[in-house]
Amino acid sequence: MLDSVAHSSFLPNTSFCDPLMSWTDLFSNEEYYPAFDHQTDADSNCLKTSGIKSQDCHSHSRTSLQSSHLWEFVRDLLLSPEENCGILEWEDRDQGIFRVVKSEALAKMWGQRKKNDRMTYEKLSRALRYYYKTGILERVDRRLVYKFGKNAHGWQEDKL
DNA sequence: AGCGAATTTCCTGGTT
DNA sequence: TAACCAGGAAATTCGC
Repeated sequence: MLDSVAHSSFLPNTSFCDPLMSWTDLFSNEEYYPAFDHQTDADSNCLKTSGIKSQDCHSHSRTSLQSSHLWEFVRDLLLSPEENCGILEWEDRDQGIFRVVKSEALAKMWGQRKKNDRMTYEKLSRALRYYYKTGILERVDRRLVYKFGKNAHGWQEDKL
């Protein structure tokens, strides 16, 4: 269960989900999520220079939030300030500690990824808590704060 | 068709 | 009080 990152290795253009399609491309594809109310926080206005400076706008190839697993989705969002919209924020980049700034928006985004409009942060966080026992995440006793564990990979700055 | 992993859903109870 | 956190239990989804 650690090999799920068979990323953009070799995937013919015949797949329904183009692995190289960026999240924004996927999103602008509207027909994907018709019932999307545009009233909550960070929805589609991801153009608002998103608080983040131009610092680490490293356009790494991990632009596609196609990860099948929740933790990878979170990781990739954390690594993509362009798509992040300030939903997630690093607390300690080196230690892999991060905070969910906009819980509702995160749940909505995850719901979009899974095509589930009933997703909520309550349910998403339950899934995150299951990661504690597998070492994907480690517990941090601060509200909305999590930390990548020994079995999480691909989040470290010097390994990008 | 059957299984297992990864959630998803629901819930009770405690905390901030 | 609202928003979180802890986990147990059970249902669901999906790939193999």
